[in-house]
Amino acid sequence: MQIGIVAKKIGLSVDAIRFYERNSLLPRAARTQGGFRRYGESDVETLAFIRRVQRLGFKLSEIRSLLKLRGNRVQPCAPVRRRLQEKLVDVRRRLTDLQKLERELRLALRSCNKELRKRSAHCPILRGTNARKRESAQ
Amino acid sequence: MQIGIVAKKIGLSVDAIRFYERNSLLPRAARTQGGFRRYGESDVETLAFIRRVQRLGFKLSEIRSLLKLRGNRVQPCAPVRRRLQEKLVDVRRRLTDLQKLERELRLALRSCNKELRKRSAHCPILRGTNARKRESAQ
DNA sequence: CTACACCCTGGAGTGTAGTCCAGAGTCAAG
DNA sequence: CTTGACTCTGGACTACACTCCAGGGTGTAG
Repeated sequence: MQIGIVAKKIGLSVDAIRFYERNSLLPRAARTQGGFRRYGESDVETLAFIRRVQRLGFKLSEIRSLLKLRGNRVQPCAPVRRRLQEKLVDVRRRLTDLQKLERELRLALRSCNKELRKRSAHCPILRGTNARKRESAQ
Repeated sequence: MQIGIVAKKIGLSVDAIRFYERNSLLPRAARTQGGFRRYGESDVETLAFIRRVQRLGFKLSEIRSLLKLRGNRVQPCAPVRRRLQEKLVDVRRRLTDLQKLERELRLALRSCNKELRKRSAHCPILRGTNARKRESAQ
């Protein structure tokens, strides 16, 4: 298979596949006499693996390390499990951060709405050092 | 006040403040004869505003546009409210995305744990096109 | 043989929000 | 006047995962 076929099959761009080769996520593909890359099924599987773990939130640098595990004869779960757990911790931290942000936005919006009902020309977000501080100061 | 004092007061780096000036978030500060920036209270307030809305998840480019509103004589809430609402929608979308990711990670971890209990040398994440497909195929 | 689609390499560019640096100048205290 | 802390400018650099490009070569159908 040549690169365009593989790209279509997997849903990546040709450039992305070449990028993965340059960055050691894929082994250097065999070439035709003219220098065209030739791919086999195992390359397609590797690319599918990359996509799969990328959807789990792993960065390419992390995927590189997962690919090393994948290359071993024995493939124990334990190291993968550790990485998954670290990633889960990370994702949960980001979730709580986002939840805090969501709350802050809701509060800000509420103070804006309050001001709108008053038909005021002062936006509590634009003025004041802090929306809540400002409310209690009035 | 010179830049270092303001930086300490607000909790930004000197470089960040200069960066804001270069990128039109702050008006160009007045200079001493020797070329040192001089700041007043209104600059401190502007910087505090920047920090505040940045904590609400606004990018600098968005903050630039908020700063324009802030510069007007009348400061109606409506346009701010619109931006807050858009931001809230965006944050909620990111929240559901992250929640999906969290779920995927939990599932992956579960399939890993299953394999660990079997003391298997095959990690379902490393092999197979999809963890669940693989489970049902066995 | 020609046309056309495809491929090659190496390098630059994208967005974000700054940080870090060299080399030079300034300010205030003592 | 010296010292030491501070500041100035302009530009390069960071992470991330690619994308886009020029300028050229290859593969194959007709």
